[in-house]
Amino acid sequence: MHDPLANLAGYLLRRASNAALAELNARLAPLELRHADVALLMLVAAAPAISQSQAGRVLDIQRANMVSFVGRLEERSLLRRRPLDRRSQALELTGRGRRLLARARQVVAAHEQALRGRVPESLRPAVLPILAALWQGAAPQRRRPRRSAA
Amino acid sequence: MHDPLANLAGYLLRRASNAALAELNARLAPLELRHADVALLMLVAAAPAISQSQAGRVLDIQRANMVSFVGRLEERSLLRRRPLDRRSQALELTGRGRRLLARARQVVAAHEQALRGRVPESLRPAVLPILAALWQGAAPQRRRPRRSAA
DNA sequence: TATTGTTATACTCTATAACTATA
DNA sequence: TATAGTTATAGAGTATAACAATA
Repeated sequence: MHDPLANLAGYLLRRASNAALAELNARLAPLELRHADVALLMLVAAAPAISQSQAGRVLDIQRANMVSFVGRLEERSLLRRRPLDRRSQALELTGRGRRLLARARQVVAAHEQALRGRVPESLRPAVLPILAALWQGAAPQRRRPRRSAA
Repeated sequence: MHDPLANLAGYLLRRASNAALAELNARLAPLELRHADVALLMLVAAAPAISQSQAGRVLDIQRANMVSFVGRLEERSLLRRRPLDRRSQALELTGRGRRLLARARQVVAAHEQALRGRVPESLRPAVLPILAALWQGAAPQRRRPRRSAA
């Protein structure tokens, strides 16, 4: 059936995002990575010795949730925690992490290529500016309100 | 810090979508609705007597997950299940559901307005076509691959 | 006093398998 | 034989509170 919500930007944004995420995860599956893993590896590569909390702030991941997230990648020897002072942990890629990231970057590039290919050529220059504007224009969000049984 | 992933369409898509969703949920909180609730109510309003499974297919929600989802809205007397045959359930809005949906539509309209307002005017006509292209061009997705402990 | 990393915990969302009844 | 609705269950993602150690 025709989707009656297809004229809502918010709805399309969610559907497009979900589809793209699912596709990227499928592409990354052979590397046993998920999109969030690659985001963190790319961030650490771009900002060596960034602290765990800082990385969480950039990627919008709670401090508490960074622990097991980073821990899993550390167990796989993809990144390392190094004490920055006696409180903060600096994150850095291992050799193995760098090599896997190099492969992941190719997957991401192919995925980006596929995304761009879906957009009519005349509209392509508008893709990044529009998405950036939609994101950056957003009000900093309070946390998710609980569902209450009404 | 400057986000080194900000030139990736997939990343921007996810961040923009998350920000928009969080904002919409915050706007809907006074009505004790979440974005998915409104999507279902709007769908049922546009396609009266759509079956529970059909609605799930349109919204990309598993049959199994529709049960408690619809159940919760039914408990709140926002929609009703009516037997279509002895197997399928037709969904229809109650009067209360229609009234609440009318209010929700205003919230959604304000939210859509806010989204559009974030985009430079010259790019606005490209917003819906780009998002629709990114979504509709996506390959139908197999389900999410499991994370394996590597 | 504020921040970092951490543990514990809980809720939402989503996925799969299996079952019954029905088309 | 395929589909609708359902139950049960599990996993991923994400939220909060609280704590100790440190800046």
